[in-house]
Amino acid sequence: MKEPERGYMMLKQRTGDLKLIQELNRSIILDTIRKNGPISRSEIAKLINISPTTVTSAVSEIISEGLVYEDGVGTSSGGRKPVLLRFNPDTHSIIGVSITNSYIRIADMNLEGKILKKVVHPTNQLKGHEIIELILDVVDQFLMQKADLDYCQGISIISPGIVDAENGVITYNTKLNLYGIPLKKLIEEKTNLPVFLDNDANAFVLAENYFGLFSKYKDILYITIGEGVGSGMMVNGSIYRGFLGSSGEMGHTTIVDGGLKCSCGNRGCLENYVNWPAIYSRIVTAIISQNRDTVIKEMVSGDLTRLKPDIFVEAVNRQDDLAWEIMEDILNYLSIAITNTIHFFNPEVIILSGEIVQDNPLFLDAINEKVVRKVIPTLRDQVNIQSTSLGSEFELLGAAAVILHGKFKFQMM
Amino acid sequence: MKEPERGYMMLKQRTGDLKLIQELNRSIILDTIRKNGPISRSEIAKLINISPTTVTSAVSEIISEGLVYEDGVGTSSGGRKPVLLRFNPDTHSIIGVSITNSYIRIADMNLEGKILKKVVHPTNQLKGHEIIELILDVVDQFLMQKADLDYCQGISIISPGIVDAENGVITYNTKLNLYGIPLKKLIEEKTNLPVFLDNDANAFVLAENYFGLFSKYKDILYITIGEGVGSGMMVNGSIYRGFLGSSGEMGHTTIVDGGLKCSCGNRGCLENYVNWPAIYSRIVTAIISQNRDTVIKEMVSGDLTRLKPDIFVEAVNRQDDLAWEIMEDILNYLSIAITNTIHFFNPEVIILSGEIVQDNPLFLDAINEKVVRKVIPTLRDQVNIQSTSLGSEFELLGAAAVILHGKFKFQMM
DNA sequence: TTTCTTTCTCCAGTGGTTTTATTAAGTTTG
DNA sequence: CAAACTTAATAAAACCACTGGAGAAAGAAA
Repeated sequence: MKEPERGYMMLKQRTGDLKLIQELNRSIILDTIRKNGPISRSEIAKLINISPTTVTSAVSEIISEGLVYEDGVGTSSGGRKPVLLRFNPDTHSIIGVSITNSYIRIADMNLEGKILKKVVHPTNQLKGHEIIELILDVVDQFLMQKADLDYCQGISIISPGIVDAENGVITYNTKLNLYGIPLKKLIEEKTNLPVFLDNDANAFVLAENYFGLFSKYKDILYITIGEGVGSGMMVNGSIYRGFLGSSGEMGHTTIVDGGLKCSCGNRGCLENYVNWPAIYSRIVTAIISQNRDTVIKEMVSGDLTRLKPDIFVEAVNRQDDLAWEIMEDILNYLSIAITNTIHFFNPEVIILSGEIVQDNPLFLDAINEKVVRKVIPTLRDQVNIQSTSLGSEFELLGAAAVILHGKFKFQMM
Repeated sequence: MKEPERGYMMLKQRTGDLKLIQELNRSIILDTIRKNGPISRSEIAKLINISPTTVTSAVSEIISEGLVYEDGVGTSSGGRKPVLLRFNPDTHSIIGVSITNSYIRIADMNLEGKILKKVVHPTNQLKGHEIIELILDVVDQFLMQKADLDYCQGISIISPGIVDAENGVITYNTKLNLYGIPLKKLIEEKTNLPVFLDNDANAFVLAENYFGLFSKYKDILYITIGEGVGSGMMVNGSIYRGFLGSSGEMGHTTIVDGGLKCSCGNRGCLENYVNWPAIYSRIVTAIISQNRDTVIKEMVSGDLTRLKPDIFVEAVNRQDDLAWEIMEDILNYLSIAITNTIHFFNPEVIILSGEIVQDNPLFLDAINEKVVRKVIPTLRDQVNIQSTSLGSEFELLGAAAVILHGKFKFQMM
């Protein structure tokens, strides 16, 4: 084999053949059934503008794979009744693993993200190689108890920090002290199942788009506020990962020039002003050093170790002065960061998640209002900040969505 | 025709048929010839991994359209000599129009962006409807003098501000006082040629990718610093426009909380700290009010109306104290904004343009260094800020790239 | 000259989609 | 209630872009 003599400027691109057409059409048809089922063959044909014959042949293949089944007949306005097709989420299963700073969650799910079995394991503050060991153990044990792995589509792991999804490596995670861990490889070797690894916020966007209320949007920004502030973005229907998987570090946006020192080495990062540790320490300082009067004192019965985000949210709802003061500050910082991203990126919708946002409609209203006031006038009507739509199991749904999106959404590349 | 009874959740998606395959392959083959020509049929087949037969048939069609021609034979290492194919940029022409605050540029270009005829018209500070009239006149006159419009692919107009490319409307442009102007429609009615309208920064990214040195990148951020600060982004090989075409307003990123008042109604926008008017007024203040000593005084021979960006750049290069002081500040503000976008978006490359960047390698080195120091540690090696690669006619090349990218780069949607 | 290479093209075959019936299974109407 | 009309699903045939093999074209090497 000879090397080409000239250096060619080509990005590898898939060329077109019959296989490509079929793959594309099959994927569109399956997705149509999943989203709109029960639906008849002829309805699909009309909906996506494809010939009935193609639908018939694609559907019969999908049915033989078990992903779809016929489920009775529908009504007719003067003709043969349509045979209704329905997506069957139970022929295959997915194992989702969510790694956070406090817990490792693992679950067996069907293709609709319904949890069949779940185990939550505390991280016990383990870090570095110890937590990797723990993850391997937890996965191993979980698989031991699962009888049938033949229909398992794979293991999907999501983790905060910078993740190289293509190569399955956790590149950078200060809080868990993980740098360059080839987790995909480690688990694939142990389990012989295909393993997918992705950033948590990226997975959450996919889940909101795949399972949640945001399936009609193609450009979405997802912001999660917890121990850190992470972001994930969907652009044109696909996750945007950035160079080597390192977009979405929104928590390290400089919000205050020369402000608080951050673990990243910089100063004034958003994260340090709005994450839970920041809120916690402000409350503690106010109570202990400044002897401030607040309902929080009673709510934790004097025991500040019982102070958790939901207590703060509750205090806000009870119109507590201290809580409101802190929330106002959070809103100010956050609204600057969000306004900046709107000016720069302007997605169709921004989804906020995190314990201090959850069940806190006051927060959502206030942030919308503040951002509308900050944004340049023409964009005012476009500000659309909403709360997550996935409920409490959003982490595992995120993991599931990574596999499902990859399998069921056709992508050119 | 009956309306469907249920609301369907479907994004319109193109389904696969033979036409799609052919379109895709033809586009890949044409692009291969354009980028790598002169090149033989068999080389193309090997390069993009497609059958020689397909190449032959696609090429003969492209040749009959005039877009490609056979140009002699190449060398062989023991066999029939290959027939070389070359892209023919002169069978069709493009009319590019660039609108800025000071000038309207219009040019007739070939398919490689070579300018065949150019007219530059000052805007004479016209605004609102008057400048629209002027644009219509300028285009009209230019077309009158162009003999043959049959082979003209269309008119591509680029403009700063928020532009709705899909509908061809200038949505928002404070400096020219334009709001909701359906420019595409206005010009199509007058000329009967297809008209394309896009944001300038978006067009520049396309041009850097299509004509310039950045064709190997698929995720690019382009920042232009002039009278304002605009940005354009390419994501996964396509322009990202944001909701209703309003991404890229990077100039209105809040950089100083509670800082200078901005025309957008906000405070502390980046634009007000780094654009030319800001630099200009700082120099003037320093010279007149503070009586500062600087080489700029001599360079403009005491006449401050002659102070232009190139003089400032020259002063920086001559190590003038005042100029350096100002540049340091600009670098600081800009590096914050760039660092933020890297954390959020992290493209493979950031391209800077604008008069104070052009021919100013000191600036480029300094901004790279400052951003490297600000960015979170793992991203340090990935910082890649470069200068525009298109020379002085980048505006018209941008306009050309809009049409060429649309015509020659296959897109699914 | 003969043999080997390499390029390009013709031709039959493959396998998707579409178009055009055809069949199945109804509803509606006089 | 039978004839006429509708609608759904499939079958058969036509279509057409790609592929692979055969072969022609054109030249290099021995």
